[in-house]
Amino acid sequence: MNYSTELLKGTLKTIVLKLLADNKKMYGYEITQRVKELTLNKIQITEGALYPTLHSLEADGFVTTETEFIGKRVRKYYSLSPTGKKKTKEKVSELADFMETMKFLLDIKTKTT
Amino acid sequence: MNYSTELLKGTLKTIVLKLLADNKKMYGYEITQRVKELTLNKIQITEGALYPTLHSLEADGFVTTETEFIGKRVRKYYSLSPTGKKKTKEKVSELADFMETMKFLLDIKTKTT
DNA sequence: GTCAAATACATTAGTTTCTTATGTATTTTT
DNA sequence: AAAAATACATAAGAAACTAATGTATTTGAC
Repeated sequence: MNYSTELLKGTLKTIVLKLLADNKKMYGYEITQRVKELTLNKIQITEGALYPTLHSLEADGFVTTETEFIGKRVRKYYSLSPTGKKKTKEKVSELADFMETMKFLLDIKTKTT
Repeated sequence: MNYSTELLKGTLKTIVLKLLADNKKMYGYEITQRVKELTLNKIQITEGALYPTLHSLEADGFVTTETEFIGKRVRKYYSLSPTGKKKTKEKVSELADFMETMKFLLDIKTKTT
């Protein structure tokens, strides 16, 4: 199964920020794989979506980067800046609130965790 | 407060379908007002978003319309077709599943209802 | 009674945020 | 040795909005 892709729109940035908040530093390819395994293949982040997102987060000052070489291959690690940490909290709580609102609106009973 | 608008993307069609499922028939303006009051002004559906959505649902055969005159003013009612009812179930359960996945991914503890 | 706000439809230009495709190169697995 | 996986990146095009604009009627406040 795979969600109709419109659903993911608007949530990608939040997902990435949250992962970085939990993992200190991650590189792009790692993020795609992590999301894939965490969601049991339900959410597949494409590279065409991820890299521009990471670049935009960097341009906005929410993440900093450090490049590492694994053999001859480059690996670009991303970490949250202080502003990024603040932004993450905002985005995550906004999304949580939005999901509550949607749940109410759609009268969806979610499993209690 | 108001959600950053990207969040709404992809959920509008589902919201509209679900409202129609619960209310048998509604007209456009009514939908915008209902969503506004149900969500305490958090979700504001713009007319520029709603009308094209309704037209597209009609073009896809998910809703049928009947026009009514209130004085001289026209009012266009939308109702779910049988296909539309089926589609609604699909979209609502897809969104519910997506929200579960997101909740897990973001480790968001939602209030138990 | 008149004027603003609300009701009710609609379209269009522009923006954002994706997908799909393509490209390059290295490393690991079969 | 070849295929698959790892790892970056960009670019064209599509989808789904927003914001702006337009038209017209009805209601409510003063």
